[in-house]
Amino acid sequence: MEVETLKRLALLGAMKKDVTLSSSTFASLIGSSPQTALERLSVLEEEGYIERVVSNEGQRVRITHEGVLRLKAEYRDYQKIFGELQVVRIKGKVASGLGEGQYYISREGYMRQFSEKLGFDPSPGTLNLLLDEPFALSESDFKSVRIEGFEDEGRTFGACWCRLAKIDGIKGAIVRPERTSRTATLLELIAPVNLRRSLSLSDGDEVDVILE
Amino acid sequence: MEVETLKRLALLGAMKKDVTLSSSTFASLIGSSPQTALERLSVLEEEGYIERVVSNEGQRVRITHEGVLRLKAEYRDYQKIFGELQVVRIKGKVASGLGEGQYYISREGYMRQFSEKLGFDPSPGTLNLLLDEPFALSESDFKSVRIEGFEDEGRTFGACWCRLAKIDGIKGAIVRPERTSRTATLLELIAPVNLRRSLSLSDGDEVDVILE
DNA sequence: ATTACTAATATACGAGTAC
DNA sequence: TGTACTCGTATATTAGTAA
Repeated sequence: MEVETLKRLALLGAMKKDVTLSSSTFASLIGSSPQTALERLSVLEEEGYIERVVSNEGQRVRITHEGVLRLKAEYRDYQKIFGELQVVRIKGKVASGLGEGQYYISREGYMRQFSEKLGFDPSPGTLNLLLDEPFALSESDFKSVRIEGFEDEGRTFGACWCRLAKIDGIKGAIVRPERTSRTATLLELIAPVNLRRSLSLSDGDEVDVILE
Repeated sequence: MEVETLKRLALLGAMKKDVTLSSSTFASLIGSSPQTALERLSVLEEEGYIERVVSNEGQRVRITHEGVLRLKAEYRDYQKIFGELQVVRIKGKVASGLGEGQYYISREGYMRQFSEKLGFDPSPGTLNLLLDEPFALSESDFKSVRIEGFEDEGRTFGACWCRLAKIDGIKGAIVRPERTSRTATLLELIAPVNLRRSLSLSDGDEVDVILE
């Protein structure tokens, strides 16, 4: 609630200059009684979000630096929600892979590109996550990075798409072969460390993956 | 308060997909007891901001279109506060000028600057607006543009300040002589078209001026 | 483990009053 | 007018319990 009234003050311009208020005018603005309007301001002052000079003719209010920070934090939340700072959160359960991951990931042709395009050298092997609902790693997404396919020892290694992500807080990436159904519910993760060991994971454990 | 919990849900991604929640996990997220967490969700559902499927294993929550609108409104408030969407709206009534406007505006010394600094060639003459309350065109405002004074045919033409504005939807600008009282209630407007004619205005008609 | 409900309690609100 | 109290009431929160 305190953020709400702080926001109202900011909309009145109290972030840039002193604003003169009376209990009743502010009350009608926030839709409350003069008493609560006054109380709200008093609380904001106690929390250090505003400074006021009260007199018998009303009060002059100004938002403090701390108050501005509080509002900015709130603003950032909404930026996250709408676009600019988009965050996507995926939940999944640890699944044991086929052991293939390690073989593929470790190929020199992939490794060099991971290092270049993702900014880290992956620990060998992948962590497999089984998702509740399919996640589409859109290729048009400018945050996704393409890892080129190549040939090695007569075998063909396909291209794949990567996307930096945080796995339970650890910086890593999603890896997905280019030729996969868009609605795959299996997510393969790589990271500079061995995720299964670092996070002490067993099959079936829940893991949070965050893309921003 | 309801906006706060709606925001938390949005941060969990509930705007784009169903999110699985249990009372206790959500409770720890919003820092409350499981009961209140449940209650909050129930309130949000009653208000139509979310849809839920509740079961004995938890609930799947998704933010409705109305909920998204509610969050957007909140987001817009913060955009206003932090500048991106700063909008000032001025209301005034059309007043007949002294006919001087045309003479001044048309001077070559002004016209060239208008064209350069405002990006359009004003139709000769100004539309005068009588404001209910004085509007201060702050000179420190980086969105205001100074038009330099000059001499012509032995007369002195003073500097003035301009600010791009939309007059009832038409792109134009406020013009104000530098040497005016800050609390003037008369607003002079210019535009690439004849405002009075384009908007079919008569003296006393209300006009909206929007600065962003 | 959940959700759902009830009852006790903490908090917020607003009328009244004094200055 | 305004602010600053007190105090009764409404609302919100939480513990306890059952399903």
